Amino acid sequence: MHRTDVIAIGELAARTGVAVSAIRFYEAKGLIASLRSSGGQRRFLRADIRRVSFILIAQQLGLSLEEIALELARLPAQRTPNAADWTRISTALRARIDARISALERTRELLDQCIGCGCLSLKKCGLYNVQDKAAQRGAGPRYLLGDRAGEIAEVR
Amino acid sequence: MHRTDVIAIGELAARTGVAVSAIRFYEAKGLIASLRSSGGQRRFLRADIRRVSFILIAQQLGLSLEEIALELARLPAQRTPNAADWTRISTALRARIDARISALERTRELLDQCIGCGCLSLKKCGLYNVQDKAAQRGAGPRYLLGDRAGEIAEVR
DNA sequence: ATGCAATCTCAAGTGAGGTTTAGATCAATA
DNA sequence: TATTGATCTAAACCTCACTTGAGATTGCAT
Repeated sequence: MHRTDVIAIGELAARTGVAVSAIRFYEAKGLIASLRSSGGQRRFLRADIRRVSFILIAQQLGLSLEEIALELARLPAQRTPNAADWTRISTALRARIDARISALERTRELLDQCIGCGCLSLKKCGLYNVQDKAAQRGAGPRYLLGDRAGEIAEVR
Repeated sequence: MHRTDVIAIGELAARTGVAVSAIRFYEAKGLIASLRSSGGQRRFLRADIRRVSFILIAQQLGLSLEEIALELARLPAQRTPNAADWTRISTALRARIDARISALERTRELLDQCIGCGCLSLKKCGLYNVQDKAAQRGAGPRYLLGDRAGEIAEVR
C-alpha cells in the first residue's frame, strides 16, 4: 500500500526517463490518460509507468505511436497489466522481431552475393547489364516500404 | 560504348523506383551530382543508378542521409565504381546488418524471458535497455530517442 | 512547326515525433 | 505567509525526408 496512489507528471517522467513534454504529447495522442488534481494538474496511476515503458520498448521495435496506441488500447487502463496481458502483447512483439530479423538476413544474403562481384544490383551479378529491364514501382512515401527490407532497391 | 551514356532524371527515377523530386532532393543534399544539358536539364551517369540504389539500401539499414552522404563521398564521383569500391562499401554495410541482427536477437531473447514472467518493470526488464535506434523508419528526431533510450531521469 | 510531356526553380507544405517559449497557476516547503 | 519549483495551456518551432504547387522552359515526336 503506497502512500500516494497517483503520481505527478514529473515523477512519471523521472521514472520512465521520458521528458515531461513527451508525456503530455503521448496523452494528447491518446496513448495514456490522466486524472486531474483539484488545481488542474495531471495525476497518473502507477500503472502508467509501465504503459510508458511499453511505449519505449515498442518504439525501439519500430512501431509508430499510432500502432502502439492500438496495442495499448487492448491493455487494461485502470490496473497494472497482468501476466496474461503482457504475454499476449509481447508475443505480438516477438513476431515483429522475427520478421525484422528474417528481412535483414535476406538482405545480408543478397548483399553477400554482391560483395564478390562488386555490383549493387542485388541480383545475380548484373555488373555489366544494369541497363536491362525497366523499373517496376513508382514513387511513394518511403516509410510505407518499411517492412520490405530485402525487396527494395534492386536495380533492374 | 552505350548509345546514351547519360540519362535524364525521369529515367533515373524509373530505374530506381525513387520519385523525381526525391532525386533532386538527394542532389541538393550532395548525395549525387548531375551534369546539365544545353537547356539546363539534369543528366546523370549510369553509375548514379547504383548510387541511388545504395542510398535506398543504406536507408533500410537505418543510416540518415547525412551518414549516407559520408559513405558516398568516398566513392568516385566521375567514374563507375569498380569492384574494389563496392566491396569496401558493401562490406561496411554488411557489418551494419550483422550488428542489427545481433541486437534484434538479443532483444528477442530478453523478450522471451519476459513472456513467461509477466514483468514490465523497468529495473528488472532487460528490454528496457535495448538500444536499437535504427529500427525506426520515417521522420523524426530518432537520434534523440536513441540517445535517451538508456538514460534514466533526464528531467529539467 | 507545333504540341505536349518532361523538366526546371523556388517556395511552401506534410507528417512523425516531439521540444521550446511565454505567461499564468499550483503546491510544497521555509 | 512568502517563495520557489513544478505544472498548466497554447502555439510556435524543430529535424528529417520528402512532396506539392506555380509558373516557365526544354526537347522529342508528329
